[in-house]
Amino acid sequence: MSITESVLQVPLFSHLGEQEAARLAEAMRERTYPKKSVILFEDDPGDALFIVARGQVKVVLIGEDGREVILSVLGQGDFFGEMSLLDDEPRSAHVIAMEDSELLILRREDFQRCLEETPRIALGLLRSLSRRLRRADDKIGGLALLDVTGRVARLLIELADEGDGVTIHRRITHHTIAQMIGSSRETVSRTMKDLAQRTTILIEGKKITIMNRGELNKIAGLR
Amino acid sequence: MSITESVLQVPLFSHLGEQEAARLAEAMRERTYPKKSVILFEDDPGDALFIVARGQVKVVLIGEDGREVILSVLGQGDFFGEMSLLDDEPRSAHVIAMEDSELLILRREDFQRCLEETPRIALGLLRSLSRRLRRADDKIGGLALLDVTGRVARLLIELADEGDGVTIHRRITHHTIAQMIGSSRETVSRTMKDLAQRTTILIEGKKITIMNRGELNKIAGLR
DNA sequence: GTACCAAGGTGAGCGCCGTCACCGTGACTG
DNA sequence: CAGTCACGGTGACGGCGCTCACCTTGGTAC
Repeated sequence: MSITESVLQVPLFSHLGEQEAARLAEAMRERTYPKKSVILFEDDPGDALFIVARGQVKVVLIGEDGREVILSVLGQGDFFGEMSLLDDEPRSAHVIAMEDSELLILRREDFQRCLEETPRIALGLLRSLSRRLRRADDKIGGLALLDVTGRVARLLIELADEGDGVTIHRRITHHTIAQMIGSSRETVSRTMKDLAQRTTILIEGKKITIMNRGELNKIAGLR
Repeated sequence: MSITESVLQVPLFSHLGEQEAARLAEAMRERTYPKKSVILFEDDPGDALFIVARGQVKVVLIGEDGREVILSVLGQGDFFGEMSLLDDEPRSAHVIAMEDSELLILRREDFQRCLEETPRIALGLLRSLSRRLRRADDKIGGLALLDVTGRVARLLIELADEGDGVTIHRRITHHTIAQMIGSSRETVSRTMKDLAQRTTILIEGKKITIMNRGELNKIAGLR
């Protein structure tokens, strides 16, 4: 795929005209990161915006003791690194490739220019940040108000809603789930088994199906 | 204070010219909310931006069982309600007046117009949202990685940094602290006593002083 | 095939901290 | 002044979930 095509796949840029996108694409560089490589360190000065063209990356915080919390998982068309560009503070988290990934990189000057020249992009960005903030607040609420079962339920709902709302397609390990909800692999394993026994969900190998969405919503503390 | 003056006190608008501010002020309405009154309900359609001109409000999530989590406390010059305006989703939290407060209200149309006419405001908004997102991510990290002592330490540092970095001026109850860090009043009480006994902090009546910032940073998992 | 490793299931133990209960204190009010 | 209420200190108890330890399974490399 050409860079221009990739650019147009990003929701943030999808409403740009053909030549605007081409101009943007020209300012971008492409780079490949192998699985498990670190793309950004916390506390880096932060002078570029990254767009995921192919693959999957995770945004993580790492505690003193090395424990990892996953703030979010980004796939094709998602972007990151914009925060340091906007508020001039250093990076606030690490970003690590979960698979071999291809990223587009837009440097500070070019990003600024593009913001100024195309105000619509600023509006799109505002919308994205707003949505992220919403999800972050949800996560805080989940961590503070729900037990592990509730947090697992919430995550399952979220994952299912990426698709048809019933089946979870994304291949995901218990360990990763644990890191996404602030729990441990063992507890996640036990919790999922419990949900399956109560026929709230159905586990068939790697495939998870939500059998009783009402019940799951209730467990997740959603009305 | 006139509305125009209030507008200019908001960091988001402080770089506006005199007449721009006056024009904005004209579109705003002022309203007073008594202590404990609810300004916004979760799930409201959300069609206005609110600016705190005087007083203090809290943004909270409320769980099934009625437990409250405080996402943030906003004071003079802060604003809220912008998220629903930006992404067209319903309100994501309640906002409640902690004291008798005076708010400026800017309705959707006027806000949109002001965004379009003054692109610099969009940039300021981006910066604010970015900072909020950062703080939200920090909070998630704290909840997932730290024990209650660590979370208390983090909050104390944050509160102290609002002032001189050493003394905490804001009058705040243990109950409120508990709601800010996802804990209980009793545990906060015990934790603070413990920190005081270890001479990490000094408690004199309502005044809290940080005696050993290094130690506190360490407890809070900060480098 | 065998070796190896990631993933996941499961039992045992225990510690953090939430909850309940009760009390003391200080501030405000009628 | 007594009464009320918000705030906070403290003891006792118990449960959720983290940790440790070990095993099974399945996929992949050679």
